[in-house]
Amino acid sequence: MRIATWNVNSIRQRLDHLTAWLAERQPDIVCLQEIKCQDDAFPRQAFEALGYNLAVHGQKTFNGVAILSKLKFDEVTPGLPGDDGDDHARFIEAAFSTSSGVLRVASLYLPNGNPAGTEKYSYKIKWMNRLSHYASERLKLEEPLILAGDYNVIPTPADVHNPAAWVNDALFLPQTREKFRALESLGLTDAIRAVSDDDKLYTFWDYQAGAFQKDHGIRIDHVLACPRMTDRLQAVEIFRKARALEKPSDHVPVIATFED
DNA sequence: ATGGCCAATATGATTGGA
Repeated sequence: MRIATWNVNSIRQRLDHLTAWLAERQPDIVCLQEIKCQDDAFPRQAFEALGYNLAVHGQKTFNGVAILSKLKFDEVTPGLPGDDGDDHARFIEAAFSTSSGVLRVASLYLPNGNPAGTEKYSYKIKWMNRLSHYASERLKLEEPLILAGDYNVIPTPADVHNPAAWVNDALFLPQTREKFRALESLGLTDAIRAVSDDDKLYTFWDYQAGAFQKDHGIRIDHVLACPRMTDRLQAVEIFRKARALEKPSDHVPVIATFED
């Protein structure tokens, strides 16, 4: 079972890159973020032609998440619980029947939160608290659970090229990192850190200032796994090459492979 | 040379991203 995440920064701009990558890598489940279109504008046929089922939670202009799956969806639930007034499309959960029982996978796009000290940052922190509450409820079920997406969190100094330049950034503030550790404390494992202690495992490079060429990246796209899925984790790959394509997303895909 | 980009929108300036 291979589960991927990719912030594509517009599904319509990235359609060719995404379909070529899917055809080559054939992940079973793909969590997408920043699709930046409404549900009816999502290019469904391109993915159905590759054998994927779709669950889309879109929004005009900004945000938007989706899940592609070779497995049939048993249930699809858009929206993160905990705030009925939150109209950002940043979360979608799907449930699947597998040989090892019900598997739940969520695609999430956690708020950026910049600039710090504004309502944008308080929204981020509230969103992280809601995510923790959701995760704790799901973990109580003791069923396979994967939370994958763009967390907009740099977990440690090893996950950024120049930590000093990020100390006041919403992605790296102590409170942000503390909330991320709170998720881990619930029993979720940052999959790549279960298989590697390397630095420079970046998943995002800014479009500006030649950041990719200088490898000025950050690691903010994460696959979090429950204990049972962590036991089955075999490998995690970051597809750095995707950032070198023509008209790339500023994020690259990550695939976690789990024993069937 | 210490700044350099990108996507969506009734669109050519603004907003958001990170």
